[in-house]
Amino acid sequence: MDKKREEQLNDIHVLFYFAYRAFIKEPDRILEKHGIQRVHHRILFFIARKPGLSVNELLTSLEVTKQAINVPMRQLIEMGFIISKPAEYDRRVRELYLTEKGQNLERQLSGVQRGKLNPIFEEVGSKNEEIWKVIMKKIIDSE
Amino acid sequence: MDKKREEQLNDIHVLFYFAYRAFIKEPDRILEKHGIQRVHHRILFFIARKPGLSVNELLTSLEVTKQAINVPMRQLIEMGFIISKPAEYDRRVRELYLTEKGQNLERQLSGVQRGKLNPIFEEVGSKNEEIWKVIMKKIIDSE
DNA sequence: AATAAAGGTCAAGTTTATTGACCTAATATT
DNA sequence: AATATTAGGTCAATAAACTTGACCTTTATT
Repeated sequence: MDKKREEQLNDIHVLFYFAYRAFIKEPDRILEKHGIQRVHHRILFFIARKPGLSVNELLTSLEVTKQAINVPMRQLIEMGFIISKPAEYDRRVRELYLTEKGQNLERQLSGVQRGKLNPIFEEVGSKNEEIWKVIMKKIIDSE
Repeated sequence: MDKKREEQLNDIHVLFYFAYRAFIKEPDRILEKHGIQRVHHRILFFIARKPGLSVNELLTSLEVTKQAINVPMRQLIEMGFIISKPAEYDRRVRELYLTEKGQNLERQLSGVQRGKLNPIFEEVGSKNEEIWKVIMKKIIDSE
C-alpha cells in the first residue's frame, strides 16, 4: 500500500469518526430533557426495531451483560416506556415491548436522526443510497 | 414522510450503528496488549493527522475537557509515545508530536483499520468510494 | 427428581468522562 | 509597570456505563 493510498484511507477513517459523532449528537439533548441517557435510547431503539425481542436478544445485540442493562431497563419500565411480558412459548423468556409512551419517545428520538438523513439521501438519489448501504454492509461483514 | 421511507431510514441507522461498531472493534485488542485504551488511540490518531497541534486544538477535536485527557496524555508522554514542546510563536502553547515509537504504534493501530477498509473500497471502486465520502461529509456538515 | 436455562439482583471495581477550584507561566491590555 | 487574560496542568469529588462474580427464583428439559 503506497503513501497516497494510506492517506486516502485515513481520510475515510476521519470521515467515519466525525460522521458517526455528528449523527448521534442531536438526540442526546432530547434524552437529557427526559432525564435519561444514551443507553436508554439504545434499548428503545432495539425494541422498536424488533418488538417482542427477549432480554437475551437485546443483550446480544448491544453486546453487554445483563447486569449492564438491568438498571436502565428497570428505569424505563418504571417510567412506563417499556413493558416486559412472559413469552407464550416459554414463560422464562420475557418479551420486551414499547408502550405507547415509549413508542412516542422512540419516534421522537429516531425522528431527529431520520430528519438528518432524509434530505441527504434524497439529494444523492436512491442509486447512491444503495452504494452507501452496500459499503456499510461490507464493513459490518468484515468482522 | 411515509412509513416505507421511515423504515428505509431506520435501516440506514442500523447499518451506521453496526458498521461503526465493527470498525472500532479490532484495534481495541491491540490497545489492550499495550496496556492502553481507546482514549489513547484517539489522542495518537489526532496528533498523527496534524502533528504539532496544540492541547487546545486536541481538546476541541475530541470535544472533551482538558481534565479528561490529562491522565492519558501524561501516560503517553511517560511511555514515550508523544512529546510536547512550547510553540515558537507563543510559549504558553504546547505543540504535540508523536515520537518515532508513537508513530509506530499509531501506524499499527490505524493499519488494522486501513486493512479493513482497503479491500472493501478497492472492490467497490473509486467512483463509489467518492460517493460514500460525499455522503459522510454531508452528514458531518448537517450539524 | 435433577439439571439447565432465562432472567433478576447485589456488590465491588474500572474506565472515561464530568464540574469546580486552584496553580504557574506567558502574553495582552491598560 | 501593574493588571488581566490565556494556555495549560493538576487535584478532588462525582457520575455514567460498564465489568466480573455470586446468588436467587421461575420454568423447562432430561
